[in-house]
Amino acid sequence: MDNRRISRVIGLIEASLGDTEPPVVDRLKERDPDPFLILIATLLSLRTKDEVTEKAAERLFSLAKTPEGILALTEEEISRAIYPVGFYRHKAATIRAVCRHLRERFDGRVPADMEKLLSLPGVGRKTANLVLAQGFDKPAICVDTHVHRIVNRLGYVSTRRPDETEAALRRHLPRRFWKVINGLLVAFGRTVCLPVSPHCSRCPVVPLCERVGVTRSR
DNA sequence: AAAACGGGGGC
DNA sequence: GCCCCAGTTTT
Repeated sequence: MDNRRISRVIGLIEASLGDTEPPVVDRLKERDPDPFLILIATLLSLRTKDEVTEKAAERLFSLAKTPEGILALTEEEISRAIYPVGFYRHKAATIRAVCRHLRERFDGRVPADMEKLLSLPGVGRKTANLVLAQGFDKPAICVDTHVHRIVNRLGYVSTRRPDETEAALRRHLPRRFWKVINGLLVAFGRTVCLPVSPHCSRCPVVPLCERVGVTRSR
């Protein structure tokens, strides 16, 4: 991977997106940049489609917008509010557990610190980095399945481990792109660089891609 | 019936 | 690294 080349790629993708819908968390952030809401919305979005996540987040946030508020709800009430995201027991329990930890260890506030975020139940690197980038405006690199797939497919890394993709990006991606690369590549990955049968014929990055015409994930 | 949906944890 | 998790919509 080469710094100038990756910059060009991101620039081309950014320019080509036009009015493509950004991912949920990026949209919710426009409405309310509260890191806590971004954290909860990210937990909801786990393996769930964006439109569903957005409605679920709105319904849940109409009931409560703070750890204390959410802890006042039962798992049953949370499950009902977030229908139909799926994984109810798991998600409702995780959300309450996160709120409990926030109250007990972090004074009810979301920490702006990777290690502390990772200490929360149900929070891994993807979630932590998204909260740092979108919730705290920090230059964090959030690698989800889209970012991972696309960076691998471009031929810039060759690994099955998202943390290695993240490390490579930290070395080669100019800092100004760090907190936006996730939103850009998710939008790009949903519309053009699909997991299977990507639309290479209308892809702006073809000249810089080493795997034009692939039909599977990488 | 199977795949897809912006992972995480436990071992 | 591998396996498990567990719900709904879409194909």
